[in-house]
Amino acid sequence: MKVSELSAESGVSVATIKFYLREGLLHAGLQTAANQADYDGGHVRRLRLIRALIDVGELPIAAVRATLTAVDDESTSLHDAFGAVMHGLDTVPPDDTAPDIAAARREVDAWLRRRRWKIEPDAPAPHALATAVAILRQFDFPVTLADFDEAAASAERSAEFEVAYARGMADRAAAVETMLIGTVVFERALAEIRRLALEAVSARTERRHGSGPRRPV
Amino acid sequence: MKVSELSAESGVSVATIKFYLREGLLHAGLQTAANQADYDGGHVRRLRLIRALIDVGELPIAAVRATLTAVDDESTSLHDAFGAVMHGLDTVPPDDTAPDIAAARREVDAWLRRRRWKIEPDAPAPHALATAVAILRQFDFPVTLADFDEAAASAERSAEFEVAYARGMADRAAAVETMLIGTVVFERALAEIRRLALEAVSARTERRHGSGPRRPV
DNA sequence: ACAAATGGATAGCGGAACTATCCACTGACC
DNA sequence: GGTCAGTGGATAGTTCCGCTATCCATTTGT
Repeated sequence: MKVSELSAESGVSVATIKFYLREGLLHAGLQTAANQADYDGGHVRRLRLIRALIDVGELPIAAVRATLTAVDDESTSLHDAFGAVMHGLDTVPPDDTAPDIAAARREVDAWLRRRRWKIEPDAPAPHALATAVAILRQFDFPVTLADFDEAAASAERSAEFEVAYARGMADRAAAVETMLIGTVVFERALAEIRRLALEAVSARTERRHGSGPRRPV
Repeated sequence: MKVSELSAESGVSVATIKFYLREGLLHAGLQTAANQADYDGGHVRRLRLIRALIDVGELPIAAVRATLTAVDDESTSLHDAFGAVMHGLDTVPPDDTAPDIAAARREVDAWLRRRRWKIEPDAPAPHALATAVAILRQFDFPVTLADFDEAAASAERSAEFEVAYARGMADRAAAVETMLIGTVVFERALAEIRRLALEAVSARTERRHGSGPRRPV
């Protein structure tokens, strides 16, 4: 398979494929001559993975590279490869540690201990969660970490399913890839479902409260 | 309050405040002289809202403007104002309607009808969900819309709570603002919890499967 | 024999979100 | 009342990102 065919197969332009090759996201094809190389199904699949991470996961190129490097390194554990996507998904803020975020962060850490969730200390997710809580409070939402207990239990159940599914794969590469896609794409799907639910409920109650342009409730 | 004070209060630089004023995200202060204006708590609050939409919701400036315009327009219903954020959250893809996405889209629409969720026909969420499903299938996940039933039911319950909470606010402006923050920030918080759950479960099973760098399962 | 395509290198582009500079002016302190 | 940092307003510049476009020497298929 040559570039033009790879491009047709994957829907990614030749120029962009070249760019990904340069950036080290896609491994070079098998060289058959000074200016000829041969690509295979692995390249198609890899391109699909790259596009999924970029389009659905909205990872920046650098994070995609870091993730794929971990994926390709056989000595990286499934768990660590997976950690790489996590870091890519959450853009780590520079240092904005406002006092109320710090307070929320301590609550988050206590909550994680209570749940017996062992999280890498410099993972971005706890900080992001603390930030979200702090912002909700700024806007007068009376929110506690306990309010997330149900969501956490449900997330844990589905995480167990997903991880078991990935670990059941034939080989490590497939397991890591499955984990990546599962993380990124399921997250997106669930977010969309939440949005749909909000829109549906909002529409329903709008009708109940009277149709047409509304005045204050 | 003058710019420098507003800047200190909100943590947004003067240059950026000027930029937001120019872009129409922030309404001008009360003019007291040719080159003097007075800002108040409303401006601080608005800046916080803008930053939340940009930082947490990752909305582009244009979407923030569209949203805030709907918020400020008294004749826009709560539901419609809320629809504006939805459109901003999902970056609408140009036209990439691959055949497998179209098929998934039909399933999504049927699923929505089954749930009796009335969704605006050109809302981006159903398309995004269909895309996610199509991608999962490309990677051999045997996924059905029915697999999302539980998540949907749970999303609906929390949406009902959120909408009721917002509709209970004293005035329309507060209700819309609450809805916005709730949508964007809760979504983020739930996503982070999902990531934490995955990391915790992954770490736990990693240990069970043996520590240190892993070979194929 | 020769047009089309390839790999490799380098330069350019367009959008987004700020940031910096300049200016004429003013309000607040000395 | 002088002065000077700060202000609003306008305009231009910067940085980053994710591609695109162009060039070129080689090679391939016909």
